Parts: sequence; C-alpha cells; structure tokens
Amino acid sequence: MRYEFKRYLQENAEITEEQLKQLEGEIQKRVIEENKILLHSGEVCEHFYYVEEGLLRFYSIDEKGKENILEFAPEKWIVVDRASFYFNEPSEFYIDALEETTVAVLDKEFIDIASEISPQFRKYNERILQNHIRHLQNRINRLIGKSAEERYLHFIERYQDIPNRVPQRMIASYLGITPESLSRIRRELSHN
Amino acid sequence: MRYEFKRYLQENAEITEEQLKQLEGEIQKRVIEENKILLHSGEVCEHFYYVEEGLLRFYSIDEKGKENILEFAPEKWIVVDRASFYFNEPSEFYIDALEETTVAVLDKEFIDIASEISPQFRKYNERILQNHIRHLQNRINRLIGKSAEERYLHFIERYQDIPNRVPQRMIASYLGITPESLSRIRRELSHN
DNA sequence: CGCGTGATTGAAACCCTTCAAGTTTAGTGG
DNA sequence: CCACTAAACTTGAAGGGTTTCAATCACGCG
Repeated sequence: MRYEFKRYLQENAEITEEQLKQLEGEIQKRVIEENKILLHSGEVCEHFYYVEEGLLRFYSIDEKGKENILEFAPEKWIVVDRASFYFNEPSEFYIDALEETTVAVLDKEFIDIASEISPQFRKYNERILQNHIRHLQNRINRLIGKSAEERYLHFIERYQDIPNRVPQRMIASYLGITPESLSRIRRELSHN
Repeated sequence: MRYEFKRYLQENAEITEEQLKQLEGEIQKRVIEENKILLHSGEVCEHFYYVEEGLLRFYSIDEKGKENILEFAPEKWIVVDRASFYFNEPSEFYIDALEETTVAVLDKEFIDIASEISPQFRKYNERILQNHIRHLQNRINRLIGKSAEERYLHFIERYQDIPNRVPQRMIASYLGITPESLSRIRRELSHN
C-alpha cells in the first residue's frame, strides 16, 4: 500500500513504531465502494477519513438539489467536516466515494490518544489545521477575485490528476459554474 | 473599554487574574488611525490583532489593482493571516483600519506563553481555529452555490452593523461583485 | 461654495446559465 | 466482439445576470 496511514504518520507526524503499537487499535481500515456515502447532511461527522487509495469528495446539496463540491480528497488527504466534528453539530455536508477507496478511519479517541502520547502528533495536527485554513483562504480569494477561466486553469495546474479521475461536471461544481460553461471554457482554451 | 482584550480573555479563555499578570507584558495595545495599513502583502504576518474598538479589514489586491475583501473584523474579532503567521511565509494579503481602531497586538511569544500557563487558553485557541475553518467553509459554500443577491441578503443578516460602517463598494468586494451590481441588486430588493 | 468620494443609473458588451438537442464515451449484456 | 443503453459531454440559441465605461447625482468636509 503506497500511502498507508501508518507510514504517513511516521513520516509526517514523527510517530514511532512504539507509539504506533499503542494506536493500532484506534485505526480502523475500511474499503469504501464507489458512490457509497460516508457522511450524510444532518449527521454529526464523527470521523476523520485518511485516503490511502481512491478518491473522496466533500460537498453540499442545496434546495434545488444542486451539488456544490468543496473539496476532492485523493490519496494522502484527510477529509472531515471539522465544524461538525469539533463542535458536535449536525453537518451540512456530505462525504462520498468517487472511486472504490480504502481509508483509515479515525475518531476523537484516536486524536486524543495520539496527542497525548506524542507531542509531535499534536504539532502535526495543528499544522494540518493551519494548512487547511491557508487552503480555504486562498480558495475564497480566487472565488471572489478570479474569473471562471482563471479558476479552471489554476485547478488543472494544482490538481493534475483529478481532472482525469472525476467527471467534468464535478470540476464545474467545484469551480462554481455549470458543466456547460466549463465545456465552453475548455473549447475556448483549446482554440489556440 | 467595552471589549477590552483582558476581559475577553477572562470570559472566553478562562484566563485568571493571576495569569493575566504574567501575560500583561506580552499584550501591546495600539491605536490605529483610519486607513493605516497594519500588514502589507509581501511581509510576514507577525501579529494577531484583537479589535477592542473599531474595524479592520483583511484583503488582497490583484494584478489589476482590484481589492478583494476576505474579512471584516469589528469589535471582538481577531485578524491575522494565519498562513503567513504560522508558516512564516510572506503574506499575500493586507490588513488595514477602516475606522480609527484600538487593538491588542499579540505575537508568537504571547501565544506560546499563554498556551503554556493555561490549558484553557490552549483550548480556546483551538476553538477559534476550528471556528475559523467553519466560517471559511461556509463562505466557500455560499460563493459556489448562491447568487450574488442571496449572498448579499445573508451578509446583511449576519453582519447587521457592518453595512452602516463601511462603504457599499467594500461589501460588493466582499461578495465578489462590482459596486454597480450591488447597487442594482439593492434597488431590485427595495422595489417590493 | 467647490471639491472629492461614493452611490446610482444607463447602455453596451460580455460572461454565464438555462433548456433543448445532439454527439461522444463508457459500460453492460447478449 | 458487437449492439445497446445510459451517462457525460458538447453545442446552439435565448435570456439573465454582471461587468464595464461613462455620466450623473448625493453628500460631507475643508
């Protein structure tokens, strides 16, 4: 397994073999079939999902039934509705699998124990939190300041593999435009 | 002072009088004149600014010179470019004062000491971080899923006092539209 | 009073959406 | 392997919504 969670923890949170043994029982591995929903709007998000292989998606559905994709989560990403997880509130979002996906499932217990036995993990956890904020902040900046075409170009530059793995309409959804608009933007871009 | 930082800390981070004394030297109070810039793009953001009175603004400026406002920070808010602060990178944003503003200025030292002497502060600090994520996430959801009119209605509902304190063109900037568009949206809304 | 800034309005252009119709693609079962 | 089907993508036309640019109006301040 290329992106196994344990190895990821060792490399990124400086967790030792020793500590891994203590945590082993708290890490649940699951294989999620394509299209399976892991979090429904209205539920409290009780888990972090670390993607070892596959692709998850974090999105909302509005009154008109339109899906709005906030995030794609390929290998090495962690998805969670932090607001719901942390504040114990019903989530307004969904998480599902766009491919058959193997995940490491982590709950509050895991976070608490890992934080307790490893100051490095605590730091790592804060780092991904800060990183998440940076990411969201930049995304907002592009949404209010850039055109759809610029946002698309940024997207394919930043997430090279995702365009090959998800339907184009989902990229449109991520960018905040319709599939038709994205199709036309792509046509324009290819015409030079 | 209605929203003095020390009182805020006592109420929200359960900091005691005792601990306040230890922290006093780390809290710098400043009065920022209107239009003064606290953080320039390209600088590393070294401080948290807690607004005791007045109004700050967090924004970027793009190649065309257009300002894109990510956040308004009235009383009781904390502004900081967390990405720059945490990762020690040059910021891509600006912070300035839209009114004469009194702030408590906090640096890394303050955060470190407060975290060390008070577990409550540590928790508080994580809480505002998580809250920040919730806020950004919801904002993105509205930007990709709602019309300009809906976003405007949400804005005036959520931030009742801000529309009276900032020029309308800045609200337009926050919403990601032009001042002219916002003017027309308001006209439409008033015509019923 | 006059100036400057911000808000409004109009007209044209542009971008994006909507709806409806094709076309292409991928997957399924024979 | 082909034929069929459903889903995804593309395209066109019409219509909104937004922007742009320019002009005008409203207001506060020196």
